[in-house]
Amino acid sequence: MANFLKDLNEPQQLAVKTTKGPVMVIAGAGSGKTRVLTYRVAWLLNQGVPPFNILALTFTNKASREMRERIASLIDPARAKGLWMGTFHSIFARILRAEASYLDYPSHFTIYDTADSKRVIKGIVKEQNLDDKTYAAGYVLNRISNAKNNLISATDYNEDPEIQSHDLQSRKPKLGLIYSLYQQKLHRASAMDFDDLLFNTNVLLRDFPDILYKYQQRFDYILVDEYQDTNFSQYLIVKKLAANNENLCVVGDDAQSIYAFRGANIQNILNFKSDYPDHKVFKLEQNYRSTQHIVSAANSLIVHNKNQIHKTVWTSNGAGEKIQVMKTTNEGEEASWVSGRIFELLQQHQLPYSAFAVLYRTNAQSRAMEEAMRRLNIPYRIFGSVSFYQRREVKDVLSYFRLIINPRDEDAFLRIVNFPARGIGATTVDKLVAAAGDTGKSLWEIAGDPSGNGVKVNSGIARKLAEFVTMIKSFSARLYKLTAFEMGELVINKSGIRKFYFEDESPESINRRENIEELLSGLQDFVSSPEEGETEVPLRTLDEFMQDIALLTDADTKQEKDDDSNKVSLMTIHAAKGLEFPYVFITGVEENLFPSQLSINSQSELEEERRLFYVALTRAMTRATITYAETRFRYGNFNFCEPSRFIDELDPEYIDQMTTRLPGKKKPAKSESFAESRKNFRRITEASDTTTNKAAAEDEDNSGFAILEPGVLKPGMEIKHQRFGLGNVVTIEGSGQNAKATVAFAGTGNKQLLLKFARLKIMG
DNA sequence: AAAGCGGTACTTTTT
DNA sequence: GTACCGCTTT
Repeated sequence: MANFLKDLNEPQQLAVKTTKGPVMVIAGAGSGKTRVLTYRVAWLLNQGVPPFNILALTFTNKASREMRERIASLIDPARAKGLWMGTFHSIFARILRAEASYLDYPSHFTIYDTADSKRVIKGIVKEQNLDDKTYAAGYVLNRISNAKNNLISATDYNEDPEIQSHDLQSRKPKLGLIYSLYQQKLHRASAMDFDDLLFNTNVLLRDFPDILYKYQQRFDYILVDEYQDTNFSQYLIVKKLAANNENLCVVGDDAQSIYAFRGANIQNILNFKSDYPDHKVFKLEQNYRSTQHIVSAANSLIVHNKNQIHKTVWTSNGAGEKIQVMKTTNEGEEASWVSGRIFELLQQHQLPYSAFAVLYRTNAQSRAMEEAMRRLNIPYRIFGSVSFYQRREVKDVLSYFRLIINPRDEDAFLRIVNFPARGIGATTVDKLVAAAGDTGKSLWEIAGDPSGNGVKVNSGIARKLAEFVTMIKSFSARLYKLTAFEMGELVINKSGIRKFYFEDESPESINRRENIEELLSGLQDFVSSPEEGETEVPLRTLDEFMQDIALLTDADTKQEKDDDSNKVSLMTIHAAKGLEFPYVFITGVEENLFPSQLSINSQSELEEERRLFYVALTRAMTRATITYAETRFRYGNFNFCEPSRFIDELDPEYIDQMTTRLPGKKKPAKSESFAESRKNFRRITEASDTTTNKAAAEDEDNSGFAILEPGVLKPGMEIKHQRFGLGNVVTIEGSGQNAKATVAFAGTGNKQLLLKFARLKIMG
């Protein structure tokens, strides 16, 4: 066993062997973080710690699967059986199912994903006759999610004067009410959303000391991956579970915290030292991934952040090539240049397509890249498309499954009660919903006995409702007698879904059909693959299948399928976290795009953007290339762009600036700093406008239009808009980034313009 | 119930 | 620009 420690450098070894007491491992990019985690678990097992006493928490299914596989390759897999290893959500969902009765939930509660939650919120907003723009589902869910991640219950929310005055000020006083109703609905539906899994775990550990004690005893050793991404709710769970002996090992890199916008609290890692005074810190500073130039450039960038743990990432790899910076005229050229460059490098160095990644800040940027790739016949894989389980037809089928398992699941009920159409229209459903609200019963109960619950329907509708209820009951009766696959077949055939999707031959229908087939084949796989360690396959039910997939995302399923495929990867930087590629292109590195427009007013958000850029750079092993465009077509407008401040922040020593040679102009001397070239920027772009910018050539009078600084525009001003012409500003609403102006245009009447987008010229 | 329209919103998104 | 939602139309 001492043997495998030879694969580790000194700090790594210490991080593995120091098993007692709190340990924080600060793992710089590419420093072998996963290696430490896996070796530490293997080490513990080799020391004789029973696997069921070890809890290892990750953020993604992928990370936990990888860890599992790598542990299996280090030691006898049978000995790893029983490890509590998985994502925060899956581990605590498992515990919640076991202890559900304490929280007045059945153990087969349904887990609502974001889309389900939004539907519930929409329903509430509608029922309460609230404005669905003021209370946009996404925004409301965000607020609720934030509250839950900070362990603020609906009651707390409504009683907190600060929150209340905030909501009042933002003219959304009903948020608290929606939160309360939302929780009521979820509970009535025996459902929890993602945040509830953590929130309710906290409730469980807070209100039931016996249970807390039980799990404290069970988990002698706790490991947390990506600690910088934990939110308060997760932080507290870990703290409580570890309180007994504090054999806690957290691993992370504050410089790679890029999920604050989702509630991750970077303070958790920054405060570890004060939270656990007896802690030890090990810093993994040797980077095994990248060249010196890449490491140094990344370091020179990240020092601009104030809020961080000091570390010196270094590498013994070769100097390598400098970071290339390329300016292009617009996003189309940027894309062609990148794909052309990939083509070149590929042939020069005999590389596979999979050696390349193109990263961008926003998904919308992928389009231009895709087109360019297609033109050159470069195979690519694009990450971040609509998740398989999110597709409508799949959700429809899954809703049947959900209702069969948990008839109280209202969202599932509403989704399928009239799908495929069976004559139970909106009017009837509204009546059922109203009755459910009045009686506090579930839709399912009401539907089973409409007249008994004060719902008046004619005999035809009553019959149809009865048929629906009978059908679902007949499915439920077989839930534990048939395999998941057999149930799936049964449901699809008997519900009319097969008929509905398999009737016509339109490409869309064919696509849907394929997705349903795909789901069925997933069920087939599920029932025929044994759990680890099992030799015989027991009856795998639909119930088990649903528990399995509730917390699965697309990244998990699709990855496996074309893992070996040789393609260029196109993805957002967020999606690239944890990955590495020999050649990385970071595109659209422009002010207002990267850093994002929405972040530039806030120091902390700007630092997060900088960390994001740090993550992007450190994905590269051999060479990183940065590109930016002078103009970019966004939201139907041409925007002039400036190179990102992040380019300026990189130490010029590690940079090789490539520029387009404008007609009649020499390539600027290499010594010209970016700050200088930025000063000259306007002049240069204006010069190039006439020759290279098509839109500028076509559009005679587009000079002087600009996105105005917040606060400049005042009611009464006369302005000109490129499309709408002359108009008078009526009112300004909101402030800063959200400022909205109502403008009375001569031709088109009143328009609401978001000032962060609208390009205006002030006339008088 | 599907198709067709018009209005609107628009970062990132491990679960 | 375009995707998406919700409403109206057929």
